[in-house]
Amino acid sequence: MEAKKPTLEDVGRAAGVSRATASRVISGGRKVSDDARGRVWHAVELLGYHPDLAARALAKGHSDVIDLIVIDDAAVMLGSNPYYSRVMSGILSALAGSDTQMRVHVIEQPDAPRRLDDVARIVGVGALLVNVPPELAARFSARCARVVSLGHSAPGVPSVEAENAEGARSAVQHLYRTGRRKVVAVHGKQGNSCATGRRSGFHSASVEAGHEPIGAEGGFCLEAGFDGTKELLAAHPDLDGIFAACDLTAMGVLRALEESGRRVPDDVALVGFDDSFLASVATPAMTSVRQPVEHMAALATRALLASETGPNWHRVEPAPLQIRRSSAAA
Amino acid sequence: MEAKKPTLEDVGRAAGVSRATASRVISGGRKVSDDARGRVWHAVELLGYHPDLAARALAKGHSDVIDLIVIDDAAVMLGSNPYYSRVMSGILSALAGSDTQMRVHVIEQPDAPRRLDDVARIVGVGALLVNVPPELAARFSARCARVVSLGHSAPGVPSVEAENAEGARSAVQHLYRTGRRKVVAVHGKQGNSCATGRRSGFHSASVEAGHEPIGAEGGFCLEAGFDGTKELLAAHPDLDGIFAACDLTAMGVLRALEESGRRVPDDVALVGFDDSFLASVATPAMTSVRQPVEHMAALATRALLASETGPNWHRVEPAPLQIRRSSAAA
DNA sequence: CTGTTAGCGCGTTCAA
DNA sequence: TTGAACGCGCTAACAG
Repeated sequence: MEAKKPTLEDVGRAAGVSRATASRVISGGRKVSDDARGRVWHAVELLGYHPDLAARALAKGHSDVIDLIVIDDAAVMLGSNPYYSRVMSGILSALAGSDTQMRVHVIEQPDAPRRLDDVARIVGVGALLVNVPPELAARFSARCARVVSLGHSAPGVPSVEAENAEGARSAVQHLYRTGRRKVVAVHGKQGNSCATGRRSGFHSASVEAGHEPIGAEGGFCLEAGFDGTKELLAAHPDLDGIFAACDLTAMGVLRALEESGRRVPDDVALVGFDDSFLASVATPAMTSVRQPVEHMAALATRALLASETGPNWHRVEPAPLQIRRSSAAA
Repeated sequence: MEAKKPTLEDVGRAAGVSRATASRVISGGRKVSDDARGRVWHAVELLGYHPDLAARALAKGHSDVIDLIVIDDAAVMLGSNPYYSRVMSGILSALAGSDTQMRVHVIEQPDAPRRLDDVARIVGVGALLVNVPPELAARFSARCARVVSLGHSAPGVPSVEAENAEGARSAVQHLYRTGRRKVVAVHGKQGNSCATGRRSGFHSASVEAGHEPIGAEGGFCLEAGFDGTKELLAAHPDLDGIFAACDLTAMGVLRALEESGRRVPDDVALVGFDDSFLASVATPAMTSVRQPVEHMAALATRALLASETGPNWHRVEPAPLQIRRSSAAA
């Protein structure tokens, strides 16, 4: 009934060559006569042959898989943070065409070092680290060289990041140039390298515009935006522009402003960071610094596939401002 | 330098048993003496042994992986649809503890049948189908029995779905009971089984409340909500309640209402469907029918792991209403 | 209960 | 350029 899956052996037999030759043809090796090559491909077509991934993995020593590794609370964050989805999207687009797959590991904080070690051991073609703190990334990197961190990490750990500081600067400059007179910020998570970059960009742009940098601490979440805004409004009722460290935070800002009776963009202009789909879904549509997450993830993936990463592999991608209604001139 | 990874052989030797016995112990087989079992685990600990997944996969015939299969446009949808993230979240939580991994395949429409066949061939423990139309799901199911569809599918295809009709009904009833007098709908994608269920729920609840069902067609996207609302407002300026087929659509409704100068919930009450994080992030926070996506995905995953699915495996989960500000009494 | 023996399907030497 | 042979690490029959 169930026709057994054809193996390389079968292909070789049908093509009148040995299994080894068939293997060479299929693996793209160049040391084969055009004649044999043709016969093998023909046989493959004829038999409907498909390589057995497990067997190949065993023979080669590692499977054709890119491992995405995220440290977070699986239940909560994966479902409510567009960032991760964008990363996957980028990986998958880089994988399209190749027969490499994507595997996802979400690791929760308790016991993260051990779990990371476990994963490091089984990594396939390479691993992408997301939201992995520098110390853990370094540890991982020591166990598995085929790795790239999304966002700046420990020295020696390959990474790709966005121009966070420059992005934040351009956001603030935009606000002042379009007539705002007092721009404040709700920052990201303390210690996070992206947050730090954006904070310093906000800082320098404020100073350059002749203003004292005013900001509230945050944590890349909705509540941070909401609470921070309430706090800032109380201390600075005359503020007319807000820079949020991420779109989710910006959503919180939006709600706080609405509850306080301030209109966006009429009374207060708002700029977020990420330019995730939240920005385009918000009312009013939100101006946001575009972090090219998909692009960055794809870049890293391609580098891993080509095994061109190394301790000094680093990329920094531009983060252009995406202007929408939330920052329209008053 | 690099100490070779210990193999089962090594473990057996260290424990004074054969490789086979060591394998039995580790694979949880019960046919081993407590004595041997203890010595093997001890050796495992001692050597830091970890099974080679590829080898195991080859020997067993399939790898320890759950395959998530989505048909959509990778670039666009994965990054902008919370639904998929929630599915992954559910799968991962069901996988926590086991040493099974999750693999993700996003297949784009052109050439979907072939791509699905490819994936069907390499499925590990089982596959979860998301957004795969019934015909394709049936085809897949014919090639790989270890499968569950998220959302009702073709007959004979195991599935888990939410009580779409009941959820929609309760949403509409809620609106009428809290004083609304003309509730309309923006529906989901034509032909989609979830959309159909919600549509019929809206329909019956409207009729029961003594109203003619009024709705606009949609497609589970932001634009649908926006355009549909504009259209409905034009034809029915007296509407004071809107049921949207999904949260994303509801976001579009929100924007259209805002642009038309209608206040939510003062002038118009709004209820979405899904209760994704969009609902809690929106301003005002959105009332939504909770689709327990994570739970459903976890359920399916556990069933696959226990291989307790079969052609007649079906689950229907309740979809309770989550009330927030967008439907507060006027 | 345990050890022995075959494969699982493929990559990769090493000669020819 | 090609083929034969070995090994990857593990599971599953089959004897004992």
